[in-house]
Amino acid sequence: MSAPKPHCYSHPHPAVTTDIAVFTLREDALQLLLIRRGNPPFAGTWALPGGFLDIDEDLDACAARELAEETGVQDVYLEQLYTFGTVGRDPRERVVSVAYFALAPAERLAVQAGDDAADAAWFRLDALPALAFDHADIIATAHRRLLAKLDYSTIAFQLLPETFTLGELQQVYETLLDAELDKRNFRKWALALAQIEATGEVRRRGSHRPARLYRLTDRERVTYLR
Amino acid sequence: MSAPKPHCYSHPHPAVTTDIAVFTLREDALQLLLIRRGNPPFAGTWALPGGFLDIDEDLDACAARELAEETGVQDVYLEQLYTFGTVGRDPRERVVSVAYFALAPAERLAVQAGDDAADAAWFRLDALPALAFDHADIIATAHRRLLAKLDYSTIAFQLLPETFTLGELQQVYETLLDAELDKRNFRKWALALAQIEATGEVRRRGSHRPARLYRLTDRERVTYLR
DNA sequence: TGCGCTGGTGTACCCGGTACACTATGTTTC
DNA sequence: GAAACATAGTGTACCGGGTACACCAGCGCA
Repeated sequence: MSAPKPHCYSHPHPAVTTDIAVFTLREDALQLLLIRRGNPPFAGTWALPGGFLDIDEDLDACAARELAEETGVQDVYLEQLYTFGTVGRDPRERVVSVAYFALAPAERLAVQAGDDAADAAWFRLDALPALAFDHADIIATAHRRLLAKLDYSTIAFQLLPETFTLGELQQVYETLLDAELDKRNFRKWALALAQIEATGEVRRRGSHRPARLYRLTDRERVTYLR
Repeated sequence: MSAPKPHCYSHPHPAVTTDIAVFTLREDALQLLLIRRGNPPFAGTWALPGGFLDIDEDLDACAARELAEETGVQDVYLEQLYTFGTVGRDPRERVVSVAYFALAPAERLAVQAGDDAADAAWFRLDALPALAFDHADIIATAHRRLLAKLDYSTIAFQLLPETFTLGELQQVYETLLDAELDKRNFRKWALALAQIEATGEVRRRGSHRPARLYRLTDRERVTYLR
């Protein structure tokens, strides 16, 4: 590796990073993907995956790349969340972080630590470890956004695999809202959305009546309700 | 002024700016504050007010400062919008811009060009001039956000002075939504919000019955409905 | 065959949103 | 001072979406 040559500017530039809050549902709980930092600052502390923006890379691409490099996670629903830039949020230098949040069904997520990450693991949102930087703030903001979007978008479908049963869909909402929902009302609502259609297949699992499978009509799109 | 000394980093850093989309209501129309750029690139072209983040300055402070420096506008409702960072959006160097949007009653806005701005002026949103950089995208995003927030927040009150009549409030909504609203239904809705209270004063203006004045109960706060 | 488990279905009520028209009270004019 | 004018201010009926609520269906297994 050649010696790094310095990059100079007439006025000081902050560093720009992206950080990604990836949510999934595992073990009937909302969980978040964290990495254990391998390098200072906060070496050994859990943190959101993320890292420095390449100079010729778009923000969205940076988020996707850092997520893949550090955790092995790819092809998830990724959406810009908010930009955190408080002076002093990184002890090394001025860092402005463009935060993203991501959703994916647990099935699609083959997590493996890579790169700067000493480890990568899932944590229940209600049992997070101590976090590096201002990542607790970022996570709180991401969680708030996720809950708000439940109301007026089909974002929750991103937590399910391609085909799913109405029971599974209801479980997603119940877990996210931390509330029990009436089965009949939920099914009426879900079918009235006109966002899902029966595949014609059924899933038999366990000693009971098989469940019809559904898929999104508008594949892989988050649409806005009302 | 001493010769600028260079600031050097081991890897290239993008520049970070803020850009601010300030909306107000003037002449019964939604208007946007633009400056005419005094320097290249895009010298002479209209653009959003904004500029480079100081290295020891928070993002919100940067937005407020740049707005005041370039247009004289202060003490407005300011909210982070979205971060635009596409490669090539600025021909000089890589620039990541944290966009804000702002709202204020026309009365409070004494606009005067300053600094890098050759001129500052209001434009109707439906008659914008050609714009520098990707500022047309930023404005479209800001406008979308503003309309979306009408539904579920009291953000529109930021376009009114401290006291106002229900007729004025209705005009705000009618202008923003570009639709006529039923007076009785609107008043029922507005009063049921429990966000405003009568001051006890009236305003007499024109040859007709005077209108009761109202103010926000929760002074200067944007609250979320539902 | 009967028990356990999840899948699947309909009806009544309530409340918020909407459609809709007239009276009240001030100023101006003749 | 009477009439014209302009905006302020008010109530009721209907509709639709959201909510509460209980039973039968079909599969596996003991």
